[in-house]
Amino acid sequence: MSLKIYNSLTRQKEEFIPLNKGYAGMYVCGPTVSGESHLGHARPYITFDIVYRYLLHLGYKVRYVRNITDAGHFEEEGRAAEDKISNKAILEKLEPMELVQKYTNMFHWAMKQFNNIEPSIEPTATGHIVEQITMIEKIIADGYAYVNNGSVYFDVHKYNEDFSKKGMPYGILSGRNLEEQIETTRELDNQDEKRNKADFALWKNAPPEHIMRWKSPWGEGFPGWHIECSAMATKYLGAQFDIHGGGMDLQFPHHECEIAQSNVCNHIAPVRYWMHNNMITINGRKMGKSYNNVIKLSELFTGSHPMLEQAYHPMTIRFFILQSHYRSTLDFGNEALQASEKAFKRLWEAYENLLKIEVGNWQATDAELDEKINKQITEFTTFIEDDFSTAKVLANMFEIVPVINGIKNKQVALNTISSNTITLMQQQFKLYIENILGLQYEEENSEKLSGILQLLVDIRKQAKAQKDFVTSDTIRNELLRLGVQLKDEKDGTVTWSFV
RNA sequence: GGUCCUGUGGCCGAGUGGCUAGGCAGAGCUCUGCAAAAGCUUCCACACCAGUUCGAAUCUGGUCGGGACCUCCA
Repeated sequence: MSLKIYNSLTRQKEEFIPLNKGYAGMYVCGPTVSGESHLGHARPYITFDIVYRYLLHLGYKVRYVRNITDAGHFEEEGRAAEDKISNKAILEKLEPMELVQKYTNMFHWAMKQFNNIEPSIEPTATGHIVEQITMIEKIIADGYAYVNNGSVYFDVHKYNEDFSKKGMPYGILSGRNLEEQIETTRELDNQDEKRNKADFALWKNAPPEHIMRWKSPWGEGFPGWHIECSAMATKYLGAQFDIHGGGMDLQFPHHECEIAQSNVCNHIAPVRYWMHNNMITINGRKMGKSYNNVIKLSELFTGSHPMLEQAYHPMTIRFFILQSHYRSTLDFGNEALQASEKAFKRLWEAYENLLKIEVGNWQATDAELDEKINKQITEFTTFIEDDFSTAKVLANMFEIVPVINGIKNKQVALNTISSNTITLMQQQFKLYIENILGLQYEEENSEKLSGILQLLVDIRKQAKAQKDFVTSDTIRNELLRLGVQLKDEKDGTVTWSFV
């Protein structure tokens, strides 16, 4: 078997063959830390976490680079405006790094909640101004950029002309034709510093009130939107690297510009496999600031948003995202999230029960079922290698869940399937659920709490024995109200889980 | 307007031309003091119209609907 990845550039699934045997380089566009992350942001980071985890599982030495965009326009309610007028005290001024720190911390916190593995390198744009300036100088030297009034712009037309001949026209990734674009945007002629509408900024001259500014050969200013990714990807992954990921909405112009910049500087197409995740929608519409339909992650985790019927655990979100394919849109809804919540709980409990089965050595009495389960488990790999079809992996797991629960409740005889199959199930469920899909479930379990619960369970048991159902039901119902669900097992024991 | 994607049962979603994905919700049954949990069974589907094909949710054309990008955007 081999890993197949859908390459946005070629628009087809391709076998993943790394540039350097045994090594994989992956760059994913990270967050702009000028605000809090929302549900939509969760998708790429969870999606590429799966990619990262799977590459690691395959034994690759992976360098996963995910940037933090901390340069640009920064403002926070109330403070940005103040900043321009009042320069009296340092503390009154908006300190950009303060915001950057705040939202970076929040981002990291959210990533941890989702159980995403930290990238190998998390470079910041402000930490790589020198590299960006060097890259811009190269582009100018090669004649693909021009300086105007302290700003530098990339000459898209010249690039397109020259690189079309090399089979890499501007628009190759997003499937756009530069000529057509000009047709459609002719009316809005360029009244600014750009020679052409399609040109994009590599460096921008900072107006006096702009807080973040750096010295450059062209005067004080700040880097353009696209150059940071090219500079940092080149620095840490090389002129050409394996995988570049990001949201579909970044395909144009961001990734298109990256390709152009890197092509000019490094004389090679920067990325071998472009991966783009689709959007999370809300009522069928992309979640985004401009649509005013954003649900922030902190709101999601606490349920503090008018559109939320309840709080949702980060793992519920992760599970929700994994239940769809990353290249499909995924529609948010309370009903859908509640479904994911229950489904995940069901899967996890079955998984725990599976691990508890003690394996000996026996043959299957139901060879057909045994074979079916073996096939379904083998397919975990088939599916994940087919462009990371996590939804199908989960579907197969759910097909097996009734068998596990059946064994646990003695509704299915243990030797229905062979001991070898059970061992395989235990190994593969653990591998996929925990390592590859990155799901986890931490129970609030202290000795003290278990002791108290066990006491209640015992009292209830006594009450039941005396047919004092008022007492026993009170214990059961009140515990449920507090979020503890008691389960009367077949063999008379009582277990509990937190809901 | 241009480019592209998409339309699956109450909801979310997989779907490689033939073999009912899966989850949640609903119904019935088993178990239970009653429940819950669990198991078993079950209802509900491929926007519409034509075409290709022995056979189409899956391919082609058209109609209608939804969306993304074209400006910062995950």
